[in-house]
Amino acid sequence: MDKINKNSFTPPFYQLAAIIEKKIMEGEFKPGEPLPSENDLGREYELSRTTVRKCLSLLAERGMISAQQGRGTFVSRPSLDRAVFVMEDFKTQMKRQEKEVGYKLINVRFRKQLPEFALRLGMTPDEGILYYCRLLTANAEPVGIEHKYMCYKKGRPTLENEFQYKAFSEIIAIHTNFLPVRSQAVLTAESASEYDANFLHISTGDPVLRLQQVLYTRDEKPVGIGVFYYRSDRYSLISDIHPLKGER
Amino acid sequence: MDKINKNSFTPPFYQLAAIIEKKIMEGEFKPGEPLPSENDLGREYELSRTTVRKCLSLLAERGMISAQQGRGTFVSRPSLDRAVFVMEDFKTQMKRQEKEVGYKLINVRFRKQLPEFALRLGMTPDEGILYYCRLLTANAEPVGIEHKYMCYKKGRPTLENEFQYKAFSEIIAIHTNFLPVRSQAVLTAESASEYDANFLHISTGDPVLRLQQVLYTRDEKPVGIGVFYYRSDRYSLISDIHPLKGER
DNA sequence: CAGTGGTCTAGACCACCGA
DNA sequence: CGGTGGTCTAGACCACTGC
Repeated sequence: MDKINKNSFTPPFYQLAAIIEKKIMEGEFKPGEPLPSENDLGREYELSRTTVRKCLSLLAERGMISAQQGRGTFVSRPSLDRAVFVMEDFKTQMKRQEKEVGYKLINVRFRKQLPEFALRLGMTPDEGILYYCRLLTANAEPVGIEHKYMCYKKGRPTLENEFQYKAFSEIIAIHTNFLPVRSQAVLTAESASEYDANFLHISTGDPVLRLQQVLYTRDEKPVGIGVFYYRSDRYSLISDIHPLKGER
Repeated sequence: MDKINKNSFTPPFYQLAAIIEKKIMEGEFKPGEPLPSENDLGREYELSRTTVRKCLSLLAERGMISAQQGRGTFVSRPSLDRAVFVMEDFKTQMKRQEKEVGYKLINVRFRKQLPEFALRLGMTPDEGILYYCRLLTANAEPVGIEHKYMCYKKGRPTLENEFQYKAFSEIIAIHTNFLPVRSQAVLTAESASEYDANFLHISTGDPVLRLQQVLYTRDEKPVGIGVFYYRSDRYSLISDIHPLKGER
């Protein structure tokens, strides 16, 4: 039997998680079957129930097990057919890949009207709309283009600099009286418009990833819409589902 | 000051999380600034440190705060510019939308060779490759098409039925000696090939979402590759980032 | 009813950080 | 050095499941 080394640098709850995971992967604990109870695990590995629970919650987070009050904790059916894609803001992503990020402000305009798709989303022009558009580059090559529409209201004078570097939700928070607290994003594939294709150095009609982001206030009023188009050859989303490693 | 109601059905750690979140959203705790220490919070709300920690870990999971050992717990910069897309298997997703799922097996073949992109991913034909292809429908309308390639090894007789209904990783586990434990997925936009477009009832060249999934064994050997193409008008990924609600 | 997971407490020791 | 978060313990009460 594997034992817990209390002098290791990796804490017991983590060691236990690795042990249980190993037993699941080796078939000692099978999908659909219950794990030993928390108390039993505590006795077996000489750990307090609290520690056992912390370990189990770690495994549950990763979707390997799931607990049912009053019944037990069960090994989940393996579901490698899941994928989790995390999109952070462009700068963070590119830095992780050690690429040089660049933004180029293409257009800033005050508008009276919203494009049709924005109206369908329930956004209203109120006192007007501020539109801007940026080109996103990595190592000086165009990767994506974004179009943003935000409610305009009692705006302080806007500085071009801000559009270059600040996050959308921040800009809205600063320049309007609205505070976005919820964000919904939809990811699809589309054909590039002539306008976008030009800036992205691709052909009109080429496939692009389209990310549409809508920011809502606390009372569910949409106050900002951003639409991103990414070159599919230079930008993709990656999901990695893998087991715990032995050490941290 | 908000108080913790210990007789409520929503547990204290959750109530506290909602209180702290509210204070963050109302600006009482500002981004970049530290929260009161865990001990202070415990004193203020008459909760044990353990409970306070459970609450903080909840907020940390949601990216609202982050702890730094020896320094404190800090309010994160708001990052609504993040998106998290979770893709489950097709059946689960469609059921959630209350759509009638259908699979149609289009092709099953034994192959000696792998397509070029699979070789680039480090997969080797070994004793041969089993290829199959399914059409995914929702309410009888074509939504996606998937192509799967798996290592073939000492296979038991394969049943067409299985290809219809079982998850890819399960099929591999059953029909080979390989057990997939890691999955990597890449999401991009592409133009539909003539073959795929035909089945999807779209035009060749139309944009589609392309999901490529590679399954690896414990020793990092790729043993299965699945490529999905989804009609972009009938399939999209959605991410929702929103604050805690008052009640559970 | 006995056994399970869900929550909470009070207290302890540690590693880390900054003055 | 004192204060912070990170971890662990031993014990408690609860709500839920199944017999």
